[in-house]
Amino acid sequence: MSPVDETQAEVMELFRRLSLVMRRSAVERLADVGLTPPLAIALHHLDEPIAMGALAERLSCDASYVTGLADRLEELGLAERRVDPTDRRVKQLALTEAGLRFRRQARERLYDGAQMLAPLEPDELEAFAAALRKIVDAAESP
Amino acid sequence: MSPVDETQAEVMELFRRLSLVMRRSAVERLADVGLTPPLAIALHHLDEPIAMGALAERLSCDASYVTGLADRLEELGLAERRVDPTDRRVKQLALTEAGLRFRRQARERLYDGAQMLAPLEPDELEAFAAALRKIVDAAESP
DNA sequence: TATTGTTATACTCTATAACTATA
DNA sequence: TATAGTTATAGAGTATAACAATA
Repeated sequence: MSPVDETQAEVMELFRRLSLVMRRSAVERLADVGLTPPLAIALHHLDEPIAMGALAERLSCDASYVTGLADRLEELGLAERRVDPTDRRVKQLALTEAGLRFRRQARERLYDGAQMLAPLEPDELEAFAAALRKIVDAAESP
Repeated sequence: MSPVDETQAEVMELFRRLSLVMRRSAVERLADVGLTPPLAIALHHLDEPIAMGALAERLSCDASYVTGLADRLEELGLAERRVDPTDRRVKQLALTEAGLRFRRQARERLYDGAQMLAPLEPDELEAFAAALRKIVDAAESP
């Protein structure tokens, strides 16, 4: 077990705190429009019709969980399943008209926490984004 | 509703992805020693005996949740409640001997995800930490 | 037989509201 | 009456395993 550098440990704790406040902010703002964060995130990734399995991968969660998300989006009238004619096992999840109209609003609320990034100067924000990209790329590549 | 800057939105999404992989990494590593992330985090904040309410504040969660955490830490023999002699409503939660011994190990596993920060050069890590501090300070100050 | 999605289920995280004991 | 902690409970997030339909 390699020891944890002090700055790294501090970063982890800061990260945890920031996650908490961001999640709370999103939950609160989204509740106004009847969404939970995972639903808003799914909506956000629904640029184009996408197969359930592919969506699971984009969200990096299990396919069985996506079933539930799709159910709720359908109940809300925001998306619909369409059987793929070329492979009838596959279902494409697609935005409805209402979903399309709703998406921008949901996105603003989902990313409400982004205002917390305002204390950073533009160049600091860019450096922060670059660092995150570097970390996430390394973490997600096998 | 102020519009969300593109870089900010990207940061939010990167943040989400990083949270996911970090949590999974911690869950997996902590399972080996029979802890969940919140338990390990509580342990980590148990430097000194601390009143239940104060711990809730440090973890920024509800007091009723801390009751459950303390229950489990006691069951595991890692911490114990001590009635405060100066105010018998208050209970100080304190590490046991076993808890003290266990703490370092739990911390290494909790912060296992810190290895994901390794792609950053030392000065990049420092800048990243500085940006996080700035953001968190602003977000948590009233 | 392998793959896509679904069902059933279970566990963790977390908060709210009502309650008990003490102050 | 106000405060510290607890109980009961409920909802959100998420995964695993078994299953149905299709390939």
